Amino acid sequence: MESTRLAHRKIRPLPRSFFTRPTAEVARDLIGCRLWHVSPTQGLLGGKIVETEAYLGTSDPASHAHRGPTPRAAIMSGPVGIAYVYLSYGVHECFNVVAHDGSEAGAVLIRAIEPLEGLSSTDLRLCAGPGKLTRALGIHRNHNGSDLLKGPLYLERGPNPTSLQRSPRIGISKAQESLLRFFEAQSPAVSATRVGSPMLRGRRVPK
DNA sequence: GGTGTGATCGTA
DNA sequence: ACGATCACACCA
Repeated sequence: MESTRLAHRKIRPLPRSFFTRPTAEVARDLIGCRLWHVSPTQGLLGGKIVETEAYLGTSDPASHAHRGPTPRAAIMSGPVGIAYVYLSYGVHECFNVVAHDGSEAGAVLIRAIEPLEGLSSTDLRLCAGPGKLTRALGIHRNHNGSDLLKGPLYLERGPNPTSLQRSPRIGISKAQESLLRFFEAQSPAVSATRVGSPMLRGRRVPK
């Protein structure tokens, strides 16, 4: 089968040095790269990255690393090229890669991919959103801490994006001045219009 | 098109 | 008590 042949292709992971740079640069350069999961049960699953966000260190109020190296966020100030997977809203797993220049903490959230291998190319919407792509690829918080140079999750360089754009990040209530979201404007997988629920803007209604 | 809300749980 | 979310209801 097609996917079987591709599963034996040699994946060449991005080198450690790719992630040893300012987090926003890494977020920008990850657009167009491939995210692979060599799944023990599903085989090779992967897609082209079309949307990312950079989260920085203590200077970034929206970052988990904002309050220093808490048990959860400590991974963001550790070695780069490591997966940081956390549970959001008690429901969704979100996949990040640790990336910083060594002087501070940082990670890049992958927000959308276009299906390439092992995924239905007709169901673009299943990969459009940080909680949805992890479900599609079988990424779980068990993968937290795994090395993206050793697998089973990998990042690999792809063709350069055709139309790279940047914008404020989505779904956060602070630090809206920064343009730390990167996306390929042509891609139908990018979440274009929906920019967060009122719940996230502090308008929660008491019961 | 836009706006409002519930589900659900680890973290601080 | 919150969310780096999503789906669906409702109103226009």
